[in-house]
Amino acid sequence: MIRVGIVDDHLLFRKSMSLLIDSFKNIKTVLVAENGKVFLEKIIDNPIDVVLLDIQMPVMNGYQTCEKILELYPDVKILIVSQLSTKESIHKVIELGAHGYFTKNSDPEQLENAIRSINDKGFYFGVELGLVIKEAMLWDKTNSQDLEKEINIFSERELQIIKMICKEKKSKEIAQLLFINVRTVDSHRKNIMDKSNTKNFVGVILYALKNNLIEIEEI
Amino acid sequence: MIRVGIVDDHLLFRKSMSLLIDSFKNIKTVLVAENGKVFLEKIIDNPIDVVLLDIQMPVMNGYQTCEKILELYPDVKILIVSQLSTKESIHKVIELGAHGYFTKNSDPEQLENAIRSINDKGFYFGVELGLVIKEAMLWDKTNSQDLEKEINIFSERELQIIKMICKEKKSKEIAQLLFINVRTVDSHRKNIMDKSNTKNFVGVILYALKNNLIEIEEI
DNA sequence: TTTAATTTAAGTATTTATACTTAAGTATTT
DNA sequence: AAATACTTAAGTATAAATACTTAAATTAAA
Repeated sequence: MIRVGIVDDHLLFRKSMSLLIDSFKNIKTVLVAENGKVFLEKIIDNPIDVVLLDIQMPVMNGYQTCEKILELYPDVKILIVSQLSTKESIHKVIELGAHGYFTKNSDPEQLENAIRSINDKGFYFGVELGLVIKEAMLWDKTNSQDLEKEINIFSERELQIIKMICKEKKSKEIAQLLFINVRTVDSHRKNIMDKSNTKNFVGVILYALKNNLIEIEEI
Repeated sequence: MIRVGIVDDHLLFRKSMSLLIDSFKNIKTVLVAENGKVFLEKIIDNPIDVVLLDIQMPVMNGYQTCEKILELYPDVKILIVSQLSTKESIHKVIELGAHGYFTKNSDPEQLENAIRSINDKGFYFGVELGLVIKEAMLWDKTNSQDLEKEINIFSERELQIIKMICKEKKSKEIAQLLFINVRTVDSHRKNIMDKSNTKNFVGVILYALKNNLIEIEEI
């Protein structure tokens, strides 16, 4: 019997997913949680074999949760279930050490394979991700050490400023609200664009959204 | 027996949802489709009572599909199932004439009620939407005529320019690419901001994303 | 305890975007 | 035929953002 956990912020998704999983032979949902924090509390009393982990979640997102799980429960296999299939997203997930990646667009028939494969062989990556995966693997071997820094690409201050810009605040207004000099805000803007390799803040916002560094719901 | 259709671009969601629905007494999933276009083809041979309709979909989105269904199959009840619960989104849905709104964060237990309510009484709106709904109703009565214009708020040209700005093109570059004057691009920018009531293009992008006028995947 | 990153700040210059206004030609709809 | 929206364009002006550079104080990590 493979014991499965589901971590996703959409109640409807959790519920319906658990039904789908329970329809597989010898696989059972024994733990559901709405975010990483709740999951880490529940897993203490509910040992599991495989966890299906969403990336976009409030409170504690998939990336953070993934790190914690690997640290605290190295035997638990992690299958990321996300709507994203961008290069960046997959890169990060592999670097973090997740055991599999399953997009929400994938064939549900494959979900059973994915869970079994990850439980037996220790990994699962859908064929549709082929090229991206290879790249990521290659990329991983050469510089897998400094990934923690890569993951939270923006500092707290920078995220704070990004969110204020999302609210259509101008540099001057941000400076006043944070009691800092406008030039300081300028520096932050510049650093943010350098880090994300974008030319303007429309680019920054899209970059941050694509990579789940900010969530549209919270803006 | 209530016959249900599911229209959602996520295969995983369709599959797991149909299991959830089939677990309800006298309710059965008899039609699934990945977008509005496919749905409209399939419904010809598969009469249904209630359709669960996602908003964010490629090819033909929920808004467009909703209009078509009401026009061609006025007996079919439409339950919008979306992750969004913004005022704008709900407004539109009600103006369009949908019979219910169910957020993906809602309690799945309520889904059964929602389907029964919409089938029996002709409408369902979760209590958690209370205030927004009232507003929308009020708003609806006074100006329910000119909603087609409200829905596709941006013209084709404007959308084209928005997407180019998303690709970090500057006004001058856009002008060159479209063989028009920079000042014309300026006019478009201004009109776009006026229409969306935003102060800058970061605001525009977020507005467009929140209201599904553009999709992050296509950028 | 060095190293490294963050946050802070400033100078100078240029480019870009926005504010406000007007208007004409085209196409579509009523 | 008249009204409406779309696309086009331009004037003048200001505000804001970006480019490029340097650097000090603070904090966190190795």
